[in-house]
Amino acid sequence: MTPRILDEHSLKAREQDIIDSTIALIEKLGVENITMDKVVAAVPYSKGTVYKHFIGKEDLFLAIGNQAMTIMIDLFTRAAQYQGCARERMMLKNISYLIYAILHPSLFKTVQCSKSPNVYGKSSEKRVQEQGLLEGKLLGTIFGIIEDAQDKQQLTLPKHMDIMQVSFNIWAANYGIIELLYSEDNVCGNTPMVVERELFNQNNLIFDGLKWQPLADEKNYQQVLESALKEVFPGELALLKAKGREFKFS
Amino acid sequence: MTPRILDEHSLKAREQDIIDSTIALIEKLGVENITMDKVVAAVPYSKGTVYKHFIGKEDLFLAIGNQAMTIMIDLFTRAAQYQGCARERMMLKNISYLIYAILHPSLFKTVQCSKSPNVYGKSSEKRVQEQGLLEGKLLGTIFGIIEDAQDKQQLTLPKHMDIMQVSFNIWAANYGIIELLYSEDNVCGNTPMVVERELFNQNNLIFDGLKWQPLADEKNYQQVLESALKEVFPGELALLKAKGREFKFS
DNA sequence: ACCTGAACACCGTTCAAGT
DNA sequence: ACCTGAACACCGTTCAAGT
Repeated sequence: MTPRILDEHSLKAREQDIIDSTIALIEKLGVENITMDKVVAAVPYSKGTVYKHFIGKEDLFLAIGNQAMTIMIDLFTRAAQYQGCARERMMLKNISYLIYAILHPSLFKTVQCSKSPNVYGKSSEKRVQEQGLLEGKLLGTIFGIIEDAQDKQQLTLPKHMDIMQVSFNIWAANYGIIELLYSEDNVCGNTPMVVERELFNQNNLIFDGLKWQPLADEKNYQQVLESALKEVFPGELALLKAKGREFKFS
Repeated sequence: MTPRILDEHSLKAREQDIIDSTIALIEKLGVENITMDKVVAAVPYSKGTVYKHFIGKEDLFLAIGNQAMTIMIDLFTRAAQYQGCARERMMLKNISYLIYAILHPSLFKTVQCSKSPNVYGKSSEKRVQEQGLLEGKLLGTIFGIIEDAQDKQQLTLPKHMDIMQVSFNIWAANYGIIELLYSEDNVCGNTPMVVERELFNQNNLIFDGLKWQPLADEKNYQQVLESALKEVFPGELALLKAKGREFKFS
């Protein structure tokens, strides 16, 4: 019996199979209840084989995180390509991050968990590198929009802030909103918080602070965004509706 | 032998003792390496006694999180009482959150970990309630500053945003910056990110977006804040210096 | 060369026995 | 009434044995 040497393709397919099965498992049980035993049981491979692909549980989780990033990159790219002014597209891109979070709650939660200390340390070099690459792609979509705004004279970067800093600040603000409002009970004090509305407010505040033209009171961004959403993310919007969610920004 | 009935005071003292010992342990080993066995070994009580105070590991972590919040409330309150314009004090308050994060890295990381799904579900009702109370106090300091700005006609809330929403948006933006820049390698693309500088930029962007007077180009906030820090947080600044950190906002 | 799953070490939690 | 720590169930990881 000559043992077959596995080609790269079938190895990759098996790895993806494990990743997909784990995501399905997370969907059913929640990230906090995933054990390697359960993963192995849900998959037609043995423990040893699973551990051949992932050096540990954290490594598997990081692989799922990378999967999530490719979904985000797709959404961001589509938002960035929309035919509208730069400020509009940046907003659309930021809303698409929320769409991702709502449409893929398991992925979102897994990424949240992967952010806890020392997952990177416990993951394989290969996977960490892959993550860096994806992060670069994500940043690229943001850069593109800002550069376009600069070209069209709609945005001048503040003194002492370069494009990287502006990108980072916009990203961090949106990240904060979604991170805080996503899991919690959506109520702060007495006012119920609606995440898409706060996202909309937050972005307008920052863009106005940057004097990014046209300003919030010069254009009906609410209306413009609702139609942009319909054009760029029709399928996603339908899925949201099926989940009983519709985006209203006021 | 009549068994002594423990009074509330010594019960509380023992609980605090366990909390403090666990924090010290986290400082030494990192949150990710804490086990209940190690906690019990570090403390003059048995496993059963520790479990009498905390219904589980998550409950103990949440107790540590609440401890962290009391530290934050102290810093926020001091910042809010500073003699300066409201925008200045809000900024000072937000910087004090960063001071907390840098001065108490173990607490900060423990809180980050406690944010992962289902810790609240696994914690005692008592501890969750306590957390809500502390959160209210925190919010109070923010509200106070904004109300003062309104009284002094320096800030008018945007249409369709109430004080709660404005507070939340400011908080979320600062949260995002610190969460993203704290643990990571402080480099995004090519530009090295300096957390206090980005915090300063972010706040100016949002406050300018709110048209919060005086605007960023009407006042040297950088200078004003550096002296405010020296006045309100002299001890903390010294500790930061001992850690090799000095705050520069440009 | 590749796969398997029993075995191991470790960790959170409980509870019968003790004072 | 209160405390103790042995015992239990479970989980991540390894590796000797098998094909």
